[in-house]
Amino acid sequence: MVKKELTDKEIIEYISDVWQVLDEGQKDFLNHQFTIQRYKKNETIYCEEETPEYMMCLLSGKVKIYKDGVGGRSQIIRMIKPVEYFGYRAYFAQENYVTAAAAVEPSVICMIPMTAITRLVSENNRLAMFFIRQLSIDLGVADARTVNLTQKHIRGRLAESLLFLKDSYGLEEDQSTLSIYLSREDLANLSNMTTSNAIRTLSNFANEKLIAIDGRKIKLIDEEKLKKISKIG
Amino acid sequence: MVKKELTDKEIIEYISDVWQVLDEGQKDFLNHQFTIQRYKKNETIYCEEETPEYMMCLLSGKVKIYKDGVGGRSQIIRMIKPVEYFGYRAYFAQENYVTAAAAVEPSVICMIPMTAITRLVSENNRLAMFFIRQLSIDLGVADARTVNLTQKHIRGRLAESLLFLKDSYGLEEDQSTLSIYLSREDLANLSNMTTSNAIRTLSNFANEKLIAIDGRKIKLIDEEKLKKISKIG
DNA sequence: CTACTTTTGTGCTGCATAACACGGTTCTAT
DNA sequence: ATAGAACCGTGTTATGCAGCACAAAAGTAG
Repeated sequence: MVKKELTDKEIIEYISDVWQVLDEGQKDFLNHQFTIQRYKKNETIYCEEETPEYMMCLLSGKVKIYKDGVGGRSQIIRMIKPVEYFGYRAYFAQENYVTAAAAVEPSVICMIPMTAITRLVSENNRLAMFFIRQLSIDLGVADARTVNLTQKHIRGRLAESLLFLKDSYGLEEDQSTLSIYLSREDLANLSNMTTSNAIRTLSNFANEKLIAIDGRKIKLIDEEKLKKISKIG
Repeated sequence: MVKKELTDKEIIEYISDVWQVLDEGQKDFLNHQFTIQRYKKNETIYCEEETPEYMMCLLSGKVKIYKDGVGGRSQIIRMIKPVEYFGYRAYFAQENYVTAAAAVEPSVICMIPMTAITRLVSENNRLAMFFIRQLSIDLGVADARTVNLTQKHIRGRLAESLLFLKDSYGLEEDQSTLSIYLSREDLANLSNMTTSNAIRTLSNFANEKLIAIDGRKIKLIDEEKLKKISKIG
């Protein structure tokens, strides 16, 4: 996915773009702090129980945040797209990670030490507000997700996941194919179901002409109906 | 529960106690902003879709934050105990409430306009850090909860709820009775199950001498075993 | 090219849990 | 005091979904 190498200059621009809230001195400080990491497809970025040290900014690629539950079953908590920040929650909460992160596509990630972040937060209120806002949004999403995953039926959960993926990663040029190719297993882990049921329900949706599937490519055909299925559960 | 009326002075002390991070001018400012509301048992505090205006601080009583899902089923997202703050997430995220709140016991709540809060946050970094930390903790709890509620079996979920209630509200003088008396329905909504299954599982636990039940009074007898049940799912 | 692993797909079985029904009990209100 | 509502408890039935097992296909490595 990432064909060209990112130069330091480009990375700084990427980050600076989001960090508009910083003054020149703070930007300069930050530019001497970060490092760049590349991750292969399916490579783990951090694990549960690890002590958090860095805030991460996904520059390119796609990342899943997940949690291993009982009996080896894994639940995808959220998906990260460029340019989003992640990995900072646990540090702020003064805990170890309760989730794990892995690249679902080759990814380039900018790592910024949390010590640098907390220093900046303590001297820049707009940056503090950025985190307050981001955490508030994420918490709202998590609350909604809890109810969706527990109360909706299997069709509703899968429909919701498909719509979520569309909202997160968008569509390809044809305006209907999801711009992310997940394995059936990941799709299942995202939707709280077994792989077999993800496969089955997916082909049911295809038979009903709600979607079209070609390997991992998923085309959304009748989005309205998907929304309805997602809503009624 | 609240026998004596709280004087303004006492309330200020309550709040000031938590708001140690404020300087004198800020405390003074805050002391002219808040109002006090009393809620009867089962009274609604705010509803889903409402626009948030106040941050609330529970001074006494107990509050549940919940969300109505499909088919009238309700899911309790979290419980609030004195002295905890709630109701601010949606305002920070610039959304309407996605949850509702109700008193499960007669409660006294201090209401502080969010406009006052944001002003204080913008001029006091320690207060900003308070919110960052609090939101980070809540998000971690929400993530863990999602997996627990979706993957654990009914016994594991109920055991977990009982332990959660103990951690949140503590025990009575006998060191074993939960200091909160919930209806079977609330217990079910907390644990993501139907009321009948909450009743059934509860009496199973009683037969197995893990707990003792007397109406809404629940005595924890074998906490270790409850922990084990909660852990293995 | 060939062997091996991972992913996808399908059918069958069983179980956990929801749904419903109904009777008893305890609160609440007037 | 009495009626009505809310809550509690239990049995029965129904069903959605997990849990295999197994086969085909696709991707990967040597």
